[in-house]
Amino acid sequence: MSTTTSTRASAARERIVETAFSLFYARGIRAVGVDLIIAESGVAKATFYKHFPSKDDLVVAYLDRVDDVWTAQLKQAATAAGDAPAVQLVGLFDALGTACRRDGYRGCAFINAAAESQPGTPVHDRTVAHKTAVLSWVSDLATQAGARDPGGLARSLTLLLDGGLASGSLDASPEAPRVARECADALVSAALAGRPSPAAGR
Amino acid sequence: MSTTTSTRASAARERIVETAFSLFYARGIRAVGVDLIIAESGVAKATFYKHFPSKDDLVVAYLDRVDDVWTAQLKQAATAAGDAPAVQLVGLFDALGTACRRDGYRGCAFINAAAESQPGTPVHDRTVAHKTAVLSWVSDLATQAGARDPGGLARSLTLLLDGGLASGSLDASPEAPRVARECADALVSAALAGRPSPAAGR
DNA sequence: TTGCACATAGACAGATCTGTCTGTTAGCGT
DNA sequence: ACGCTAACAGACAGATCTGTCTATGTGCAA
Repeated sequence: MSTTTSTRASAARERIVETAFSLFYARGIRAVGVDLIIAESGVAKATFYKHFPSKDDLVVAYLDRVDDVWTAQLKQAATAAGDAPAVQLVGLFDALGTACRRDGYRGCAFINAAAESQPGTPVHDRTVAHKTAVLSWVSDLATQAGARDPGGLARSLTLLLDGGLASGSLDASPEAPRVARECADALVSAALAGRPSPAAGR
Repeated sequence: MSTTTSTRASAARERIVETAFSLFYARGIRAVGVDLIIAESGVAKATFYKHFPSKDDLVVAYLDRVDDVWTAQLKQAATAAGDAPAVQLVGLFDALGTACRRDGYRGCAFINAAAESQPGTPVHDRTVAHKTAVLSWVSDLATQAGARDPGGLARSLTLLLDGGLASGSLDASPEAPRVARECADALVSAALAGRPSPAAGR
C-alpha cells in the first residue's frame, strides 16, 4: 500500500484544491489564473500540472469539493431540525440562511460555474449532476414524508432553494432565506394535509 | 438637433450591442473578447472604443438591453393572462416557460453576469438593480391584488422565478417552469384566501 | 549508499486579450 | 466645393494566461 506516497501527494494536491476553493468561489473561475493558484498554494508549476493536467481538471475537483461541503451542510441542517422527514424538508432551508449570512457569500458555486461554462463540458455536467442529486435526495425525503406528489413537492422546494441561493448574494437582507423557509413550510404542510401521521401513509 | 448624427451613431452602436447581446449571453462575458465582437459586428476597433471606452461599458449596455427585453416579456405575459392583478401574478410565470423553451437558453443573464463580476462594480450593481426592480413591480401587483402580506408574497414569487430561471438551463425538462407556475398559483391563492374580490380589500 | 518518486524553482513558448494609434474613406450641411 | 464628423482598416504595445521543459533538491526503502 502506498500510504506514504498518497499522503505526500495529498499535501500538495490538498493545498491546491483548498486554494482553488477559495479563489474560484470568491472571484470566479475564469478570473483566477493557474499562476495565482500556484503562487497562493506555494506549489511548483510542475507539481500543479502533475496533479491536474489542465485547469479544467482542477475546476472539476473544485466542484467536487463544493459538492461534498454543501451536501453535508444541507443534510446536517435537515437532521438537526428533527427526525421526521416532513420536518427535515423544511429544516434543510436553515443551511441556506447560514450560507447567505457568511460573508464573502457569492451565490451558488454550481450556478456560477455553469454561467462560465458551456453545456456538454465536464464542468457544466458537474453542475447538472449536483442539482440532480439534491433533487433526488429531497424527493426521497418527500416520499418518506408521505407527500401527495413527492416529485412535485421536491421540485418546488429545490426551486425555492435555488432561488434563495441566487438571490442571497444580490440582496444583503436576510429576508430571502427566511421567506424561502416559510414558503417551504407552507408547501410541505399543504402537500401533507390530511395525512399528518409521522409515518408514511397507506 | 443632431438627428442625423445620432441615427448614424446608432447604426454602428446598435450592431455592437446586438452582437454583444448574443455572444455574451451564449458564451459568457469573460469568454468573449472585444476582438470577436468587433469582427462579428463588422465595426472598426476605433469605432468600438469610441462608443464604449472600455469593455465594461459595453457589458453595462448589454445588461441594460437584457433588462429592457426581459422586463417587457414579463409584463407582456402578465397582461396576456388577464386584467386582475391576482391573475397577472401567476401569468407572469408564462414568460419563464417561454424563455426556458427557447433553445440556447442558458439561465438568467443577470445571475450569470453577477457570477462573473465583483460586488460593488457597475456590472454587478446592474444585476442588483434589475432584481430590485422586478421585486418592486411584483410587490405592487401583490398590493393591488389585496394580498395579506404583499412584500412577502412578492418575495416568494421572485424566489420561485429566480429558481426557475436558474434551474431551467440545467434541466432539459419543461417541468421546472410548470411547477414554478403551479406553485405560484398556490401561493397567490393562499395569500388571497378570504378576500376573493377582484378589488383590493377593506 | 544508491535509486526512486515526488517536490521546488523558474525560464520559456505561443496564444489571446484589452486598449492605443495612424491613416484612409464616405456622407452631410453650409 | 469644403470641412466636419463618424466610420473603416489594421498594426502595435503590453499584459496575462495556459501549458511545457530543464535543472535541482529531498526523504524513504532496499
